[in-house]
Amino acid sequence: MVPEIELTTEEKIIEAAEEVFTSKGKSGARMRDIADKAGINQALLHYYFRSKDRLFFEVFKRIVPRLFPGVFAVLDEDIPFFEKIERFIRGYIEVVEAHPKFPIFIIQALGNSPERLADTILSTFRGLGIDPVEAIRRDLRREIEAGRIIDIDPAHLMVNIISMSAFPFIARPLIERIAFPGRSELYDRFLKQRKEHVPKFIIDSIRKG
Amino acid sequence: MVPEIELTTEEKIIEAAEEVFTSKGKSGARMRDIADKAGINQALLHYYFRSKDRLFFEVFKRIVPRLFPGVFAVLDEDIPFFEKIERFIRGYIEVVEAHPKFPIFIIQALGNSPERLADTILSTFRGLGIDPVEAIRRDLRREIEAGRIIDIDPAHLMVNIISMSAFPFIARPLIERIAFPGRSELYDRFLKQRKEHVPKFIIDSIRKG
DNA sequence: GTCTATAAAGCGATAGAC
DNA sequence: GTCTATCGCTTTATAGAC
Repeated sequence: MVPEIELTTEEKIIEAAEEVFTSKGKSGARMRDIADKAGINQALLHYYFRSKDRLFFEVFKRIVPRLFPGVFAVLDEDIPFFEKIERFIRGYIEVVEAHPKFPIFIIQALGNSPERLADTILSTFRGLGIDPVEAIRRDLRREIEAGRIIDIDPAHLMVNIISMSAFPFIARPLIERIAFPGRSELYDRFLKQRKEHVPKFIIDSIRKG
Repeated sequence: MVPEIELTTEEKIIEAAEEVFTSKGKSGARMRDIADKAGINQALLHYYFRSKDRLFFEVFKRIVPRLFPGVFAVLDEDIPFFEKIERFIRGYIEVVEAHPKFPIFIIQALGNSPERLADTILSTFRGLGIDPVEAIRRDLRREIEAGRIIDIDPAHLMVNIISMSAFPFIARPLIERIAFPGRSELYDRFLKQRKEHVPKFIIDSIRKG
């Protein structure tokens, strides 16, 4: 299944580091675990990345572009508004589905740490010329003026969309045990349903008439 | 402002521990920091709570009842459905507003650790005879049959509500910097607005006609 | 580049005096 | 109950051989 491409040592390290950092968090991660998972010794970690801090930052920089900018591109496409909403949400849920540990990793990283990490994210958005709230604001104004949707603050709408898409993955360990105790497969199905449910729920709320 | 009640040493410790654990996480927290914050020495921590693990568990047990059961009680009250939705959401947002670090603390704690913590939460709900999804299911069936709201899965509705209420607090370090960079007071206002916005958004979506 | 060995610091936990 | 002092282990990081 996994392609038999020979990874360089550096790649092996950073992939192992991503696994350990995203599942244990920065302070919970152990350099020793990363070395073991990469199949090398601990000294080599420092040879390539100098310190835990730097290695963490490299992992962070690799994760940001996989979680964010791709999906937001659809917001700039020239397609009907409801279809845009639908495709954005579906795309966003699929990204989080593929990388369920990324959102909480990012949030946790930003929670503790200096402005450096936040700047990395901001540059990523800027570098691609994407401003999510602004992108949706233009569409919204047009749709509202055309009388097709009700008046709504773009920031709230955007946060509603992201919340309903990401939170069920973030809070899985909590929600699953309350709503489907011991039935992990039911929660998987529930998450898949949200690709249909969330767009419908959003559009039902903002559509006029 | 803070009442001048003399706290026992045990209380001072557990309050300090709550602060440190909720802001740094379990593995990021240092017993030394907790002792310093409590104004005592490190040995006394172990005298009262024996180990970091036990101290963490005590903090966890103290947090659960402040985050969960109170708000859910309104679901069992006998009031009009839309009013119930409104009061539940407002109550929930106010709880998270008062304790913005609790949700991510709980999620992170449940993510790593054994079933013991999850059981604590489940017992809390059971102990109060509260089943959130079931509570809302009854109302929902009645309202759907009466033709007042559209057909909707109670689990999805409940998750939508919790998501939109809690996520903006959890993801604050991320959203604030993207949407209101350097304008913390704007984000505070944004969060307050959600007490009005979220109930309206929900009801607009599920109301029939 | 990769290894073994080890230094240096940090950490949770305990001993023992008061 | 509270303190100082310290143990013993873990963890990050470096030295030096190959």
